[in-house]
Amino acid sequence: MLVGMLAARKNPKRRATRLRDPERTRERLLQAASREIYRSGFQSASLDTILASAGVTKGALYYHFKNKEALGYAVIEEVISPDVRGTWVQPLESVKDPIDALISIVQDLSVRPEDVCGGCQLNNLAQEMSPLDAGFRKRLEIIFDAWREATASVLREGQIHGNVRRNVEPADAAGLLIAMVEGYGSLAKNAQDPKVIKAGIKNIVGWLRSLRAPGNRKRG
Amino acid sequence: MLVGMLAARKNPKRRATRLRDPERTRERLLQAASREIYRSGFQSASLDTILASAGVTKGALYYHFKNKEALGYAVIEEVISPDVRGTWVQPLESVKDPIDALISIVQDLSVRPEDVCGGCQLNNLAQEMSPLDAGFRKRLEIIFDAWREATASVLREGQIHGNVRRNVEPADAAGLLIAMVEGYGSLAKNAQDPKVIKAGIKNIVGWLRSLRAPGNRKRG
DNA sequence: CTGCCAACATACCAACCAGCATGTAGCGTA
DNA sequence: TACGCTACATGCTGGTTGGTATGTTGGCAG
Repeated sequence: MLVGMLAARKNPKRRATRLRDPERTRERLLQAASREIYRSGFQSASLDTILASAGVTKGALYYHFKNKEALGYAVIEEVISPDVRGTWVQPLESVKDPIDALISIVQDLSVRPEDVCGGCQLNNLAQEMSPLDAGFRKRLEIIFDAWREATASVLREGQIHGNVRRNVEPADAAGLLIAMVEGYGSLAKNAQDPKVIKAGIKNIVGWLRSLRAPGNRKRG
Repeated sequence: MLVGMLAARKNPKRRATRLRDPERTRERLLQAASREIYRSGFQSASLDTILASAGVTKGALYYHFKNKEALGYAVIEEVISPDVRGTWVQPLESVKDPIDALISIVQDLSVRPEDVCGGCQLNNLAQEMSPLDAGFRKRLEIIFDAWREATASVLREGQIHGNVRRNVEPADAAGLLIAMVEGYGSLAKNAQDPKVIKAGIKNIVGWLRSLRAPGNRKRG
């Protein structure tokens, strides 16, 4: 301690004077953590890499978060959850035709070429951490449940208004849709070929059309 | 070096005299590596843990494999690939009704309660390593391709024999089936609830039945 | 102008990591 | 019985990890 002081005095190297904006610092940390977790997984994303990517020092990190685990939890709740909500839940609120709405969402998944779909980040983290850490699992399950419930709900409403076939079980169909999206996301990520996700979207859309109530088909 | 020699002579601790069966040692390493990679991912699976699980020392590991990466590659080629082949390729060879055969395979996926399905190990590794390491990606893609091709092939034959609807594209359907299986595997792994995989199997089977050619429906 | 505290910055640490250098036991061979 | 080589066993190391202890500064209250 004394040595450190003396050294600091002897060699007054320029200190990194930073933002002094705690909210912004926290947000930068979350975004950087999200990026690095997406790149290499939670366990393999090193704090030093995250900090470098965020342009933030370790002291700032541990001022805002108790530890790496807490940072991961915050990424789920404050980055991934809003993203899934924005992609899959909010667009379904107060729509006329649920099938059309779902098709529209699915087709929009291809616009982001690199990160095949935001849902994949959810899937990545779930695959990696759910068996290892109950805290991750619970938080991720909440997102999955919201996704499934929003989809099932809109399908139920569609059944009431006669847009959706009565013999589909909304909860089952919602689960199947999510499984398809996640599954194709995996395949596309592995193939690293946008053609895979395009083909997947085509197939998912075809399946979604098959849910439409007879006499309610739009085209063809 | 000299110190080590002297110490060894001074304190002749019992040396671990092991198998002396190189094939078996190698196999134990592969199995242990497969287990640990399944548990915590390739990057986070430490060699020491793998070695402890295998009951093998580090010298033996580095005698049989150049490095950790090579061990991972070997797990793909000598553990995962045969597993997928045994589950999804061989059962499809010379079957009468492809739909029945696929349904049978899918329904058998539920018998293993803990590790939801062997395909998930494939999916896990693909999700984790494909974006990071081309060697992993290529080897995993070979497995995916074989899986998809075997499925597509059996569907094509089914179309010739009139068991499968002519308006399904075998390659597309095969891809969709794989996506469904992997997707439900993900959901089940995250939910950690066998009910999820049961529901998934039910839905996949329902979809498979929809591929059957008209006039060829078995029951109902 | 001064104290004080939030918001960091820096230096450091023990634990762990993959990998390597070196030693050696057992078995086949002559 | 001696030799040699395969198949390991063991000890070590430099680098990295998450985490902490302590120093420092901008800005605001008084």
